[in-house]
Amino acid sequence: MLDINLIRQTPERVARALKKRMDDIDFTDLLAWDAKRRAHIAEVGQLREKRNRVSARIPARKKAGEDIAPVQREMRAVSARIKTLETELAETERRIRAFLEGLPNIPADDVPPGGKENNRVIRTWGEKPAPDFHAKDHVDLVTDLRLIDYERGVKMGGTGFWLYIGDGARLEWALLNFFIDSHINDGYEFVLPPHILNEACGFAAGQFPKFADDVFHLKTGGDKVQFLLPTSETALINFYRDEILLEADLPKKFFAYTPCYRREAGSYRTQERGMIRGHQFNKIEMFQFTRPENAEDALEELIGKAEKLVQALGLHHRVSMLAARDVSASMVKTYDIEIWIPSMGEYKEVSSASNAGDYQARRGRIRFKRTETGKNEFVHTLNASGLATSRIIPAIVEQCQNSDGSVTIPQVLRPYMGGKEVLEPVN
RNA sequence: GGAGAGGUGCUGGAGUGGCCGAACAGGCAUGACUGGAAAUCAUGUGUAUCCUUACGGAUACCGAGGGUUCGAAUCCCUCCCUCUCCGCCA
Repeated sequence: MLDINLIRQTPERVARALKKRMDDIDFTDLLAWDAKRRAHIAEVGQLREKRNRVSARIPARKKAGEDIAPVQREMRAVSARIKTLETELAETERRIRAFLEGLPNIPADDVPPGGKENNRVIRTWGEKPAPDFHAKDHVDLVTDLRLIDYERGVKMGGTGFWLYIGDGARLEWALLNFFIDSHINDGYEFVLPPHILNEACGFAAGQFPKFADDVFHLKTGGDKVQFLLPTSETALINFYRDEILLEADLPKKFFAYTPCYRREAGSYRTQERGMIRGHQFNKIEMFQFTRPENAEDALEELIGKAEKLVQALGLHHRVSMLAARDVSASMVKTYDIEIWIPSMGEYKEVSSASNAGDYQARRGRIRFKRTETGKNEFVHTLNASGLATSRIIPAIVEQCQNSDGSVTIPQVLRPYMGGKEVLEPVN
């Protein structure tokens, strides 16, 4: 959520910045509602002050034998007026809130305008493998190596699900453990949050109300909103919801492991076979609560950490800065790490590192007390996958495959695989 | 699933219509005392909005939303949440 004060003070500047990611934006109505709101607040305040003052004297006057009926009549009218104004005020505030909640975050200055096509590749690491044999795609590889069972996954969960089996499950777990150890080494605190979250969580993260259809909702009878988290970011942002931290507490660095559940409604893409896009995938997510002035450095730290992990696995990848329309609505700036999937001839996202500025903190009312001024300020929040595994395994099997159909396990994972170095085809 | 209890400030905990933004205690901060500390004493200590250049002022907030009343933490209604016991269960 954006700060209405910022819009009131510099509407043109905000509008210009938002143009990078929106078609058109007009603050005329918003500013009119804002003016009306403040006028009503002032009037209600004065009327209440009068009511409080007059009412407080009633007992004494009654005792003195005064006839208080006329005063009561007058105050009844005042109360009625207050009520009318309050009703109008509530309606105005509802409109303002709805408008503000619908606005995306203001993109950072260096974020390119426009859509995907304007994403800017910042750096590339490693080389595309150039095998001198006929390379298989990951669907065949994970099947032949008996790592993933697609058919039985679909039998259990329906289309868009798969299951890990044997060395596949172990490889998945190895990746997760490797990431977990790395984050603990870097001083991040491990969190295993609930996978089912309430409405307030979705709102703070920016999922709700606009993107509520992207998640799986639970049918529990009442009209209570409960949903399966689409990423553990949605849980982690809510760790400090409605809390005021001390400046000395910041930064707070967490990471969580959860599966991510996503409906992916309408985004079925035939070429994204296998594990590139599913309704459930595993992800380790890093999260930071920082002071505003530290957020930019924190973003670099996060993307750097994620890159280090992909590099340790020896996988060819690149880092892109997303253009404004490709950045999700809550974020100021996003870097993606995209990993090379040879069979697709494409780079696919395995990590997304974003700075949300105070957008999520404002929605979740997460503040800190600035020592110097004693004032409360919104924290800044950042998140980065570190990493999502469902696209790592395809990259590993494709990038590390050998001519005999075997796959060489990246060195760093071997300790987590009982020392195993190579995955062999089972038939 | 059954039964009951309760939601008040940083914490505990009073408060059943006006003197309550809230007793009292604890915590914390500052000052005094001290060689230093403890103890003691004094003062202070929530959030938000609006007005004001500022100093400051006003209003609201006692789980949430409505209602009654000149006036609501306090009375009435609806909802939410937490805890305890029993049952079931990994």
